Amino acid sequence: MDVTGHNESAATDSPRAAASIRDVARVAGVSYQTVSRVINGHSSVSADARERVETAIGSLGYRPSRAARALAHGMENVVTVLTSNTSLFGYAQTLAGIEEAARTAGVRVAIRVLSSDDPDVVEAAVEQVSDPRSGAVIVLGFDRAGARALAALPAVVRASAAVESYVGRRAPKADNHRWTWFDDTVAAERATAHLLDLGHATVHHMAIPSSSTVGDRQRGWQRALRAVGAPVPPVIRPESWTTQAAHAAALEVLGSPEITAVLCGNDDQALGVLRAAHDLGLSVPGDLSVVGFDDIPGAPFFTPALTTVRFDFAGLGRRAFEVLGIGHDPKPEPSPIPQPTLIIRESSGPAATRRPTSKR
Amino acid sequence: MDVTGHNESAATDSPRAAASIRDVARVAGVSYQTVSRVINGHSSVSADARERVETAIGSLGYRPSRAARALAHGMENVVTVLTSNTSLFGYAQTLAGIEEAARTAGVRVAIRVLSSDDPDVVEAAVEQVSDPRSGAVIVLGFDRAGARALAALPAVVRASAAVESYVGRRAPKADNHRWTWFDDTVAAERATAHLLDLGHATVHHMAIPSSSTVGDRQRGWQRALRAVGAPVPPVIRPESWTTQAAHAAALEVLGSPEITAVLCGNDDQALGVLRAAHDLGLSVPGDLSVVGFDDIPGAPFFTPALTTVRFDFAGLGRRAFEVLGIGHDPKPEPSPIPQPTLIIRESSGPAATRRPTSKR
DNA sequence: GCCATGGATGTGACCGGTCACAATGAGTCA
DNA sequence: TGACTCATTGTGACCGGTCACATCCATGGC
Repeated sequence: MDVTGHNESAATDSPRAAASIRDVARVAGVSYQTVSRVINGHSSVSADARERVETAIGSLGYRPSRAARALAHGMENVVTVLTSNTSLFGYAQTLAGIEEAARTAGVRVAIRVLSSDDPDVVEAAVEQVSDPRSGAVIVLGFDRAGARALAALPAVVRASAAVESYVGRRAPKADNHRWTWFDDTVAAERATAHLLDLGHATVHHMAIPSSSTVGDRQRGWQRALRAVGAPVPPVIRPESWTTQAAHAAALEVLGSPEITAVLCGNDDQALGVLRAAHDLGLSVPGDLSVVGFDDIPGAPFFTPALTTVRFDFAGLGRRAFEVLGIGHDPKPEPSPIPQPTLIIRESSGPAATRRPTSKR
Repeated sequence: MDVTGHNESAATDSPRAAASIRDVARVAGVSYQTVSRVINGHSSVSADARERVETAIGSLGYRPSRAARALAHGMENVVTVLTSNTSLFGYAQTLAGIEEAARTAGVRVAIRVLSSDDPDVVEAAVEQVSDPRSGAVIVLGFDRAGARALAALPAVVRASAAVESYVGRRAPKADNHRWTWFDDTVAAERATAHLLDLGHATVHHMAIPSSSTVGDRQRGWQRALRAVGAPVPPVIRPESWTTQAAHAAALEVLGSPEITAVLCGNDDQALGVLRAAHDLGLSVPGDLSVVGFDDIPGAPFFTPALTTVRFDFAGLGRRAFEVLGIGHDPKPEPSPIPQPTLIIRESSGPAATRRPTSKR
């Protein structure tokens, strides 16, 4: 690609093309098979031969060809992450965790975005990605598109050699996948209990749209309410998972003074709720307590700083990779699933009877 | 491929392994070369032969092997994105744009994270990635690590056939790369002018740490100030690009009442500044105007909603891919570089003399 | 009727690794 | 000393495509 006339490189001949295993063998005075053995750390190679091969590799700048290896081996040394989103904090962090683990293990990371949750689109993507020759697959199943991808996966992969991993909010039904997930139930339960402890008569819940009608977060929230005999109010359902939708939904419902605490599906929603409270002249946490999920980087700097549940998404991603058992020295026992932590900041406080007059 | 007992496919033998080009040829009654021609849309194939081949492909579920193609062709059909971060909005969106364009063009996207801006780390990553056989490379040069990667790239790539693209804040010096960047100078100039128009005597600037001591944003800011003869105050430099560092830096400097407007390096910093103003009892925009860069999704919902400059990162990413000229029908003329837009919201307003007493 | 032209098709070699198997030579044991 | 084991090394075929080149046949101009 470079047209400028540069170096003529080594004086030997024209090593224009990259050095191959046979070039190394010739220089080292051994057979190509011996070179292959050295590269792969095979045991039965004499110290003498090994050293000469390593020297030759260094002097030629030899690097094994992924393509050739993949062709011979029948599978690429790649893990493809199937996700519907790259920007949202949780997704991006999980991807970062996967990449880190994969990089350490010498495995390349590819990414394939699901452009919509249309079943046809999802199925096409899965079909494309689950060619056994194209390596392992990790599905980020945080949302509907991901859940559909997971559902489409088994049929395709059933008899193939492809290895796949599933990251999500809950354990999938099929047990032929290796999965990693957060204990959302406990997390939601704890966050709800925190609000109840502050004296709120009950806690409202704003849900993120999900494939399962009753998500794990919802379940934990209900469990906490029932544990203390608190009423279970209807779930607030914004039209989408955007901050804007949460803001709009909150503007509609926050009028009723009986809402004193809201457990939001994630921090982005919580931001919309905070803003809606501000728009309605409600003070947080004076009139309303708000709790989120995820602990996005901005959360500590919202006004008020957001109480939220922190998830170790990067740790989740690392584990999702580890369970695949591929790459350099795969761990027999992957790291444990990281547990969520409740981070209490300013947006949650003691319950106070709301003055209907405070609404302007 | 599939164990569930549907079709037994061809009665011939056991098509356990994936079908190859020669299998297709046998079924279609042509040579493997003809199959190759059909796959690649070569012209000189009779309609009859083409049809039989396509039928055979369908019935065998044939799919070409990336690995074999890469091996024969000498280069993989992959673009690797080299970046220091996956979570920050701008990075993630750019990645999304690249992925979208690449997906459309039938090119796989790989990602390689620079774990630090340590020159050794960066160089090792570049060295690894710029193997001409492993496809094209796109460097996200938004920060120091990216800039270093770019600097390391030419030396490695010089004699290789690798195609690379550079995405950044400014055009790199070397012109042997294909680059795409935002006009940060104009963007900063416009944002600064907006504040000056509101009557502010001058505008302070909080910079994001960058490789160039004088970034383009800084240049545009200065130009706008000089255009109206406003003084150029010293740049506020947080220790890092985090919201937390911006918050800390702002707490230190916002005490002086002569600061009435701050142009922040990005929205994350702006959030920290907003929060610092709140902590100091300053009203925004009453006492202080704050403007950011990027227009992250939360910006409209901050209190106050943030005035900021919107960048079309996804568009930038798409263009970065297009300039590589790879994949299906590469565009001869890539889309234009998207222009930034100033989005005026609540955090910027008319200048007012700050009452020193308002500081608590 | 002859040869140039060109579309359609096939054959062999090759890309750079890996696997299966054979061959060599030294050391061990009966 | 012969048979056997075992470490070390080498050879050939193969993975699934692509490229370069040869071949075949139909057409058309002279």
